[in-house]
This record gives sequence, structure tokens and C-alpha cells, in this order.
Amino acid sequence: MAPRDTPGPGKPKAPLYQRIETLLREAIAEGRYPVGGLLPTEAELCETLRVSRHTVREALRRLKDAGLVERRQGAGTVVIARTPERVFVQTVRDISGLFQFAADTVLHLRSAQLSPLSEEDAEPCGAAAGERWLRCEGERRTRDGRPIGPVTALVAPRFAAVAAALPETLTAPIYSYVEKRFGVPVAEVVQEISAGPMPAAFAPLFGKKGRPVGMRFVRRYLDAAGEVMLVSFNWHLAERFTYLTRLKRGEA
Amino acid sequence: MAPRDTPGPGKPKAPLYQRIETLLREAIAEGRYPVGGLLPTEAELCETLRVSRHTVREALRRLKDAGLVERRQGAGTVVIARTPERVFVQTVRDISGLFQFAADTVLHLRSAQLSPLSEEDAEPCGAAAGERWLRCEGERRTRDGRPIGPVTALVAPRFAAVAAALPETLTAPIYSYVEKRFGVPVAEVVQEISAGPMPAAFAPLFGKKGRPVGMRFVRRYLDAAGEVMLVSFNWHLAERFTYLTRLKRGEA
DNA sequence: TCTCATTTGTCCGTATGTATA
DNA sequence: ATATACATACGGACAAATGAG
Repeated sequence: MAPRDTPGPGKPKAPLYQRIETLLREAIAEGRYPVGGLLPTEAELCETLRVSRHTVREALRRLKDAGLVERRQGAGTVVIARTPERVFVQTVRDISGLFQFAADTVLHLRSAQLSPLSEEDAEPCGAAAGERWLRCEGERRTRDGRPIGPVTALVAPRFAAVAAALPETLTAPIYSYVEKRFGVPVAEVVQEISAGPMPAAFAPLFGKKGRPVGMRFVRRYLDAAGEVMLVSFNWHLAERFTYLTRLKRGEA
Repeated sequence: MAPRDTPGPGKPKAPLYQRIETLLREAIAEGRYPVGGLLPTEAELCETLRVSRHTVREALRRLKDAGLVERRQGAGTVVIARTPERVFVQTVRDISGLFQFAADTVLHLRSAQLSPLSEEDAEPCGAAAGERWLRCEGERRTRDGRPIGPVTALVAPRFAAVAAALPETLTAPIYSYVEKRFGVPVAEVVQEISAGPMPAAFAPLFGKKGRPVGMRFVRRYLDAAGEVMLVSFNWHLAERFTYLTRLKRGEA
């Protein structure tokens, strides 16, 4: 880790722009350039440090990429943070990636037809009860046929025509069919997880009597404008299911 | 009012490097430069497009930042993706940010002492049963004192001295005390959520008899080397609790 | 409202170092 | 070892946005 500076008067090995970046980074961290204040101009840095503008700009660009400064033409370089913000980030390719088993399961659709929203369903859809959404009902199973849990999806009226494109057994998530057919990408997903006794209607699916405890997943898929594209409701038998999340810490 | 001088139809407004970036982006998307193949060299692009090397480099840098190409000194510019990968990303400042209520709750510690790991606890800790970890027991409550749920945390032996720094009621998460005192940052968090009847011992906390249904959160905090720093176990009463996740779609 | 100096953005030219094949 | 190709670093010039007068 320590740069193996030769003890002699030899040059440090790190590139010049990188040393300047470090210099400024430390100065900012120490508060010599307070948040909200301005860094010296490119011209000033060139003169002070006796380097070319190109080199200074490379250093400043990196500070900007790190989220420490903001640059505005005509105004200058403003310090916006003393240290890079450290946040926890979870990343998944697609939403089914949230589940360990996703790759090995299929969704069997029992029905898909337009039907008016109940009072209860209307709320997560952000729509009025009675609106006619495409209601898809089915269940998720492992490839060898063992039931995982019941699935209901409600597709907004403007995308209801996707019904024609839905096969009886899906391997890709429903939202991807909507995206493909209408060219409207999902921009955001809001997921709610709760737990409790399953609706009695679902108990037979697992060969249980009474109301087994389950985990309930409600996912709302939104477009770039924040409009609900579809909502899905999934139940999983609690005793067979764990939801795993992996968050990595990074900068910015 | 002031008429712009010759805003002629042939006058492209975007910066040159950006137009070149777009040019290359489209060529890659169309497969003219296949994934795994090489882009023309900087020198070739300079000549073909009649622009300076600096401009070409700016365009290529952006393709690299977008994750479309990889550049290696001496080798060239390799195409690594036809289109930018679209992924879902969840970001939180700190782990307690995963919970809506986090800002408004406090953790009351009842005890914190070294004790040998049980068989059951040893597994999530990635340690041997019998190892002496710092066992913290308490409960989380809202600011006005209503109980949310019981909390147990197990701190790895090398950080056990943090006990001296833990106040009776914590507003910051436990891991932040470890980070501060030992200067070892948490690099990753793995969280498991499951549901089921709570251990009978916890029922009285909620004034319930029997075993109420709860959601269980097990979080393992790892350092950069992947070593477990601490593990926490939290229970929440299912009927009062929903876990909400917001994932935004972005590039790279 | 307008001018004007300041500051960053864009673009060009050139030279040398260094990893790669 | 040589040629190639990207990385680093210097130089200059003009454009465009900003903010103060």
C-alpha cells in the first residue's frame, strides 16, 4: 500500500494528476477548503503547482467524479463534501434476482383477464376502484413442479394488451413482457414485504389445513414518470422461505 | 429577440466529443464493433474523423465510464457490451436506513457481556460454538417508548472491547460504534429476512400470550476481508411491520 | 439592460513514457 | 527487441456561461 518511494530524491511513482488529486482531497478533508466554498481556479492551481492546465483538469475531474466538488462554467469549482459519501448499495440485474431461486422457477398462469379493481387492490395500484386492469393469476413452482406460492399481478389498462403475448408458463418476469411489447422501461420498483397468516384460499396449495404463515411481497413497477405499470402480489410459505439481501459499501 | 448568427441547419450543437461518443455507441449497438472485438485505435479515429486525439480520448473515456468498452495500454480498446447494462439499484446511507422508522427509534441495551456462542448462534457468525463473543441484548422502541421488538447482537471477540463505549440507549447503529472505535469499516452487509412464530420468551414484550407471528432479521456485518464483525438478530411483530425497499433502475 | 472580466468547457497540436503483443 | 497503442504531460486558442458593475 505504501508507495515504495525510493529513499533518494527520485520522483514519486504516482502520476502527477493523481498526486494533485490527493493533495486537494486532503486539503478538503482538513477543511482548508470548506464545504460550500471555492477551490482555487484552474489558472491559479497551474501557477501554484507549476503544472499544465491539462493536469489540473484531470485532477479536478476526478474530484468531481468522486462527488467532492461541483464545477460550473463561469463560476468555479465548489466544494460540496468533505469526504466521499459512503453508502450501502444493493444491485440486481432484474427483480427476480432478488430471490435466490429465481432462475430455477417458472410462473404458471391460470388466468389473465380484464376485471375491475377491488377497493383493496386499488390502493397499491394508485388507481380508482372499479378501473379495469388486467388481472393475472397463477402460481410459482420449482422446475420439478413443487409449489412455491401463489402470484397475482395487476397490469395497468394501457398495457393490458400484453395479455396476448403471455404464454401459459413464464420464465421471464411479467414486467419484462410489458417492457418488450410497449417499449416502456421500468424505472423504479417499490417492494413491500410483510408477514402473517395466508388467506385461507391458498392453504390447499401447500397441502395444509388452516392458515399457514407466509411472507407477502407486493411489488409496484413504475415508469420514468412515476406511473404504476403493474403491481404483483406474491405469497411464500414462511417455513420454506428466506429473503436474502447483500449490500456492499461504496463511494458516492 | 437577438437573432442568433446563422443558426444554419447544418450546425450541430452538441460538443464534438459527444457526437463521436454517440457515433461509436450506435456502431457498437448495431454490432459493427462486436463484443470482444477491438475499436479502431485513437490514431485511426483521429484520422478518420479528422479530429484531435484529445477529442477522441474524451469520447472513449465516456464509453468506458458507461461500461461499454475497456481500455488497456498497449492492447487497445475492447468492446465489452453492446448496450449499457440496466440494473436495479438500492442505496441507503446506513443500514438503519432500510427501515422507515429508523430515525425515530432507540435501542435500549439490557446487557452486554462476553459469553460463549451456542451451536445455533455459531453458524451465522461463521465461528465455532463456544467462542466467546460479546453478546448484547436489548430491545428497540419508538421514542415515546412503545416496543418494536427484541434485539440481540453478537460482536466478534476482536471488537469486544467496544462494550465500554456502548451507552445504555443507542440512537446510532451498533456497527457504527465498532467502526468508530476500531477504525475498521463495514464493507458489506448480508441480511436475511424470514417469518414465523416468535420465540415464546418474547411474547410478553408485546403483551401477547402464545407466540405471535413475527418477521426476523439477521444481519451479518463483514469487513473488507469478508470476516464477520458482528451479527444482529431482530424480531418485529408482523402485524405492525412492513419492510419497504425502493430500487431504481440505472446504468452500469 | 448591457458590458466586461473571470472561469470553466471545448478543441487543437506535440512529445514522451509504458504496458502489450 | 521492436512496433503498437494507450497514458501522461506540456503548450495554445477560442467559446460559452457566470456574475459583478
